Formats: sequence, structure tokens, C-alpha cells
Amino acid sequence: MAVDNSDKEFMATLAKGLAVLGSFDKARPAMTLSQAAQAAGLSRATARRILRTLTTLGYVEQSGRQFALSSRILKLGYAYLATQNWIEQAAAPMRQLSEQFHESCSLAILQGTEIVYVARIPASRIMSVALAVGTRLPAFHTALGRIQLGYLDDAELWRRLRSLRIEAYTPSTITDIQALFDRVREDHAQQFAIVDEELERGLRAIAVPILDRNGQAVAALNLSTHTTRTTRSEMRERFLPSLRGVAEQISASVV
Amino acid sequence: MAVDNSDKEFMATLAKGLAVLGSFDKARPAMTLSQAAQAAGLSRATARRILRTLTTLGYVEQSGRQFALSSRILKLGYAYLATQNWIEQAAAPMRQLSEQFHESCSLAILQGTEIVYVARIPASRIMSVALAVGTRLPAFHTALGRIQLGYLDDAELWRRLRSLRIEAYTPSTITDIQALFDRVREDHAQQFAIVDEELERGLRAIAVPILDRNGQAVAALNLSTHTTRTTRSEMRERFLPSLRGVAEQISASVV
DNA sequence: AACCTCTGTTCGATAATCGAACAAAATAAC
DNA sequence: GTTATTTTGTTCGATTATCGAACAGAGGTT
Repeated sequence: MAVDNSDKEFMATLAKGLAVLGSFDKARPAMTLSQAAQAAGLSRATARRILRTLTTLGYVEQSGRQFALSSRILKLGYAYLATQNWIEQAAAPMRQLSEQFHESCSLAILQGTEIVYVARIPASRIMSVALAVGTRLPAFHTALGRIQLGYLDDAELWRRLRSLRIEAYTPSTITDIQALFDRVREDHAQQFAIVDEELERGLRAIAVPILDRNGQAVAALNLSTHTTRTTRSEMRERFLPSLRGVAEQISASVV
Repeated sequence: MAVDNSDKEFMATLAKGLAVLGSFDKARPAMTLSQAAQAAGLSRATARRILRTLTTLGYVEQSGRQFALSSRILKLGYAYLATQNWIEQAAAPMRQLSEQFHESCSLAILQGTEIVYVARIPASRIMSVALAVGTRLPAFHTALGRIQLGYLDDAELWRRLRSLRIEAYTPSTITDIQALFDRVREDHAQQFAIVDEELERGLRAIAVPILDRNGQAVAALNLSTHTTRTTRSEMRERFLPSLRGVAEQISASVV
């Protein structure tokens, strides 16, 4: 774990504790003491002290030799959402949008080269992508990310492009960084992004930005579908007007 | 901040860091250094080191003299959801239920004397209660909580009742702890709970338990409505069969 | 029963962390 | 613009929190 040795005020113990918390994920829903030590890059004794402290505080639960996150950890994530009124207020209009088009509707914030989902209304379908609030996806290969990246200046956009670890998730993934740059600029000009199958076969999504009063993107809103259900032009013609309407509604409550 | 002095392995630095993180909330979306020190019960120098460490790690953002949670905290805060497949898989059937009855549908877990929402499909209505995942509400005054409390033995149920700080949220709030106990037992016997206006005027909800393979309640599922739209008997007759059906579906994916 | 893996505990050593005190910066009041 | 007040940044020696190797104990597998 990278520690900022130059800053004597940096609290390594806190960082280690958060590293342990952050090592639980979908692939590792529960871990033994030794597994957690390995996942967080710590000694067994240190990991043990951290896990026992987290258990005492209620953020982790121990069951036999297995440690797992407690639902109390949601309080930390919720605190962020609770401080963003506009996210709460987005839920109902997003639901209406989802109902109107029978597709999933999501709200996400750009963070570095990723997006993080802050609200999600799943489609009422058996074949529906299950994504929870908190999920992170690559920004350059999602409509939600691409439209927000368009609000960065060229220097910052290139900086993030160069830091990207390019991965071809599907045969459709754009991997040339100049092509990605151009696409971000085009999407910005038209004020919406459509991304097809760059992360997953069959997945097509359209997104528009949520703007603050200074005209800066603070988030993006999307509708996603399967390529067999909706064409790109159908998205542009049928989905986009309503998506823009709801985005403006949400933007109005952003401070 | 209460520190377990008896346990020499308890990591107070980690606990202090989490106390600072936990001091951000709806009432305190952003704080200065001194405010955070006060809110977390720490010295200014300690709070400063913690906030700067959290900022370096990306969980907090500094803007001038103000510190606020960063959206990156969602990764920690919602990692719990990522570790629970059954919650992800619940989203689509919950959405279908919500569509069928045009009401909000929620999934919540009991924790002490509170419930914490882990999934929510809001009704497609302008007058819809905005509740985010992570929201906590009193268990004894909600259908979601009352039905889960029914799975505790008498001793544990009384222990939690006695620790309850009774508050009359509305004229309809049950405040007599014997009456609450009786109601929990009755609801358990009938395997569903209906709660009317105990937390908020006009709010009526019906909930059923989500069971694990040992027949223990791990969560509860509800549908909520406004008292003017749906009567208690309509809930029992129209909502309950479908609610039970979806609850069984969700229970099947709980491990 | 033997072996292997994992966890619990302890200790002296190290360095992380503390917070008071003072300097510096920002804000408020006039 | 000036002055006063409030808040934050920085530093230091002191304290103690934290470290991890080593060993004992527990649990699981063969």
C-alpha cells in the first residue's frame, strides 16, 4: 500500500484500516484473517488488530474465522448521499423515465477515470444489469463517463487519457486514445453520448450531463438498453428528449 | 468518543478516523477543521491530521476551509451491497412489484433497534418518500422492522425494547412497550406486519420477512402507500400474495 | 496420530501520534 | 484600509500506540 512518507502528518494507521475495509468486494465478500492481511498488504498481526477494531466499531462482523462487512458500513456511504439533496430528489423523475421507456436509468459522478453510480432505477426485466449504488465503471467506455469527461479542458482530458490502463473489454472497445479523445469532444459538442458494447456485449446506453449553476457537469444521467431492443437512432429520437427533460429537472435542484 | 481502554489491541487512531468520517451527515454536509474536531470529540491537531489523511486517500475533499465527503466514500460505504448477491438480484423483482401496485418497494435489514435500507424502488409519483439506501429508521415503528424483530427470542426482544428511547412521532405511534411486544408477536404469528402512520402521518406499509436457509430473518421486504390510496384490507388481500411471492424468490437467493 | 494451516498472544523496540504553544493566515468589524 | 478576532498551520519533545517475530494453541485434513 502506497504511503506518503514525505508527509509526517499522514496517519498510516488510519490508511491501513481503510485499506482493509476497502479490500472487501464482490470477489471477496468474506475473508479470513490471513486473507485480509494479504489482500490489504499488511502483516497478520496488524490486520488482526484492524479487523477486531472494525468489529468492535460495528463495521465488520466476525462469523467463526470469516470476517465480512456489516450493513452498518452503509452509514458511511449514505452520509455522502444524504449531503446531496439533488440525488434524493432525482429518484422519482428517474423512475418515471424508466417506466416510460422500460429501461434502466442511472445517475453517476465522474471521479478520475471512473464513474461511480449514485442512483439507479433498474428496468423491470429479468435480463437486467444488476448494478448497485457505489459501483464503479471505467469512464471512457461508458456514456455516463464520456459525457462528463467532455467538460474537462484538453490538458486535463489528455492527462486522464494517459493515465488510463487501456483494456479491450469487448471487440467494440475503443482502445486508441486519440480516437477516445475525439469521441469525447464530439459527444460534448452534441451534448449527449451513446456508447455501444464497449464494456459488455449487447449493452447500449445514452447519457446526458447534469449541470450546476456554473454550467459544469456534476453528474450524468442515462438510459441503458440491449442492442436488440433499441437502435441508436431510436435512442436519439425517442429517449433523448425525455432524458434531457429529466436532466434539466435534476440540474435545477443542484446547488 | 468511547474507547475500549481494556483492549490493548484496539486501534484508537483508526477509530478516531472513522469517527471523523461518521460525523458528516445531512445536518453537517461540510465542516471546517474546528467544527469537525468538535463533532468528533477530538483535538484540532488530531482532527487536522485525520482530515488531511482522508483527503490524501480521496475520501474527503477540501474546498477552501470546508471539508466534505467525496463520492469515493461510496466505494467503502456501499461495498457491503456488492458483497450481497441476493440484494442485487432483488432489484428486478422488486421493480416488478412496484410497477404492479404503483407503490414504493423497499428491502431493509434489522440492526439493533433500527432498520437500514439496502434496496429501494421508489414509486413513480411526485409525492413519493425520498429514501436512499443506507437510511436508518426505528425498527419498532416500521413494518420492515417489526416483522424482523419477531424472529428474536423473548429475552432479546425485551432487551431491545428496554433500550428503546420511545418517541411519539405521530398520535398513532405505539409507545407502550408491552403493546409493542404484543404487536411484534402477533405480526410474527401471521407472518406479515402492517404499520399505519406510526412514523409519519399518512404512511402505511406492509412487510414480510426474507428468510435464510435456517428459517431466520435476514431482511424484510415491503410495499408502502398513502392511507388515502389503500386500505389495510386491500393491502392484505391484494398486496400480500405478490409480496410473499417476491419474498420467497429473494429468500431463494440468500445463502 | 501426525501434520499442516491458521489464529491468538506477547514482548521489547520503534516510530506514530499527541497536543500545547506559538506563528501565520483568513475573516470580521469598524 | 486598519485593527481585532478567529481559525488554521507548524513544530517539538513526550508519550504511548503500534509493530511484527516468535512461539503457543486450536482447528482441519489426511
